[in-house]
Amino acid sequence: MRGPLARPRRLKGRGQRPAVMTDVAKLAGVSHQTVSRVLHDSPHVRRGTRERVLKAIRQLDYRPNPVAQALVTGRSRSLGVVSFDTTLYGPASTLLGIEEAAHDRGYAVSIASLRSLNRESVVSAVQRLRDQGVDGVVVIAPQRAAVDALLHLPPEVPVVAVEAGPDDSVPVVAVDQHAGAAAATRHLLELGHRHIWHIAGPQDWLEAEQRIEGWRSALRAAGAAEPPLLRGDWSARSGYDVGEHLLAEAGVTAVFVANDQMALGLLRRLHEAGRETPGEISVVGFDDIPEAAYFTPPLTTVRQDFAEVGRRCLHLLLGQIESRVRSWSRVVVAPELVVRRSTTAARDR
Amino acid sequence: MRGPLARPRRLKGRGQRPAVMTDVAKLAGVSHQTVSRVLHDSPHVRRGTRERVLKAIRQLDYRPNPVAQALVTGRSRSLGVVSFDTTLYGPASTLLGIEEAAHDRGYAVSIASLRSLNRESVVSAVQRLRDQGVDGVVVIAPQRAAVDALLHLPPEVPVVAVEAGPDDSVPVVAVDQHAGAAAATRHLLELGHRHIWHIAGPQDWLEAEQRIEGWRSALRAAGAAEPPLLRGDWSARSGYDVGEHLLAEAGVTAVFVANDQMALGLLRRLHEAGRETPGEISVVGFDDIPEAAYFTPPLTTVRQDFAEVGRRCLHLLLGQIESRVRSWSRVVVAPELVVRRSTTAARDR
DNA sequence: GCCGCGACTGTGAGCGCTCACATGCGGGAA
DNA sequence: TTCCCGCATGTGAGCGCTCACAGTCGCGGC
Repeated sequence: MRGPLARPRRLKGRGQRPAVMTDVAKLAGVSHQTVSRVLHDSPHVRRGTRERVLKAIRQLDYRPNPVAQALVTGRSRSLGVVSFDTTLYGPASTLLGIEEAAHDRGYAVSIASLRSLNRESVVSAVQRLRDQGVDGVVVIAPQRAAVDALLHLPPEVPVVAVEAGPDDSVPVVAVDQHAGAAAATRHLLELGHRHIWHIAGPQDWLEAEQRIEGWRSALRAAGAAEPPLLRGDWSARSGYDVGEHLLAEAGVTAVFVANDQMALGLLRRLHEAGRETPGEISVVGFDDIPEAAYFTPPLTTVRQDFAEVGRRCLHLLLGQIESRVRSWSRVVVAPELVVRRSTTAARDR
Repeated sequence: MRGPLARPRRLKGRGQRPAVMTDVAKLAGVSHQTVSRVLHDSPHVRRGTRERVLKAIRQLDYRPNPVAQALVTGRSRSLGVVSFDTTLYGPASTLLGIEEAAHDRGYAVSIASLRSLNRESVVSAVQRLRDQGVDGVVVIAPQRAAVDALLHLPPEVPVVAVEAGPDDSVPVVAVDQHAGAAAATRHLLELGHRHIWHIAGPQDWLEAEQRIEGWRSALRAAGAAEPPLLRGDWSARSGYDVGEHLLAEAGVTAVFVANDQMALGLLRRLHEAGRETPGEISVVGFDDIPEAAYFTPPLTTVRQDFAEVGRRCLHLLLGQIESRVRSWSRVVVAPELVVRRSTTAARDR
């Protein structure tokens, strides 16, 4: 009975409103609760009953209404991702990794892109996602400015930071930049190079700083000298420009560049100057963007497993959501040195 | 009164469950309905009442529960975006454009990335988003394989295709590839070049085909001869490889390349062969990726306004959602030729 | 002085589901 | 036979909101 307040049901498609749980129950001759039990694989349903219900579900093309489920359970099974510039390879890949992992775990992913990088915009993006009803949030914002925004978040929102976060209070998943940079540097040292130069990324990027540290510590461990630090801004252009300095230096045989784009710029500059790569100068990049294998020469670089980062994020986030506590942790994903043709043994000199 | 069935409320944060509408009502001394009216800017609320309610809202930090709203209205104010490879510049930018436009209109955006491109995967991605409760879906999948999947979608789901779709039944928003390609070709013709070569993208991409058509029609309109068509696969590598063919041809002075990456590859090949750009050969790209301005030489290319595409998509989609009808239309966004230094007037020969 | 009407506010049902609990039924132990 | 217990199923409340409708109040017109 629908009572005097019954309002005409919204018509959908060809006047067929989608089936709801009670429709299925009626057709299968059971209660709505039994339908729910079948849907949730409860063991307390007789096989025959289960089959009748499943048949009715198929017959009516019934799909549980996620909104109603969310209302009653208080869980929307959706996650938010706040990201800075999804046009860049790193963030885009991480987003992809998160999305795939979330999909496998039955979670939806909502995005909120940041137009500018400051505390307020990060906080408000997270708030926006919260207001949409997400169960938790992943923040991909590897810059200092964004990091401290995370400290200003209400403590009850489950959150995970990618690549960088405050040193406590917010769980972080990151590729081990330090290890990656050290491996790249060691690779060059092992090839017999004495002076390993480094072209770093911008100062406000934590990844840039960590790669510098990795490079330094490998150098120290080998007792090698530390050439002056060079800075780029991640762009190919800046790699090209910095190459200018390098050409002016005598005896440069090996350069570790903080990302593949800058390495590309450097490669071009060297080529234009008639310096052979790797013959005269070996170059190592970082990221392993898809094009890296097609550079001339194919670039030796450090691969980051973004899919793994996504999976780890999800694991941490779901843990928080389920336990309702935000416990700090730092999960590190190992990078992998991919040796291609831009590096070779130092010539005897 | 909560009755014998009262279950302990989930505790949140510091034991404070978030305020709900009746909490606000109680504090303001009004009914929940009045609170709702204030929230929706109903005119029939006395100023004093409105202010008391607003104060209570602030005091309790009340935020309407979007899930409950969605349940009763049947609208979730969320949209889905199905995309192929968000790691590519085009799709990533379009996604960004859609997200920003959606944000401005108060909609959330959920993503579903395609791992493979075929009819089933597109259909199931759309279904997945629907099952999450989105109000409508945008499909960014500019390949033939994906396009016909759209025809197999239930007719009641509001959907918009980006770049390419069936010729009817599904609304499409696209950059005018034909016009962009024609403009690029005309630019070269106007510089006095006689033979304008074209390096196209892969056959199954509709954008590639449309750019070919634009190139052809500009050639025809000018009464210019049509050199043999060359094919790449969008990668810099393929541009480099195709450059090989071009070098073998005599009298090549102008090339229109179907995207910037391939143009980059071509530029390098030409440089390696000692052919000056633009001195001997002018090159035009397509897309205007951020790096294009930093190529050597800076690349003349065709810019696509992805933010505008996103806005148009949203407009079309919201129209469908509100009117409940899927009426076909094709919205075209004009591209813009960006002249930089990779093109110059033909030398007299 | 009464009616009517507009402005404002309240009441309760119901969206589609899950949760806690009640109930019915059959079989083995007492 | 009686009782109890556990399996299978049903019942009804309630999640937080919006919608339709039902008041209530004050004021102008007859």
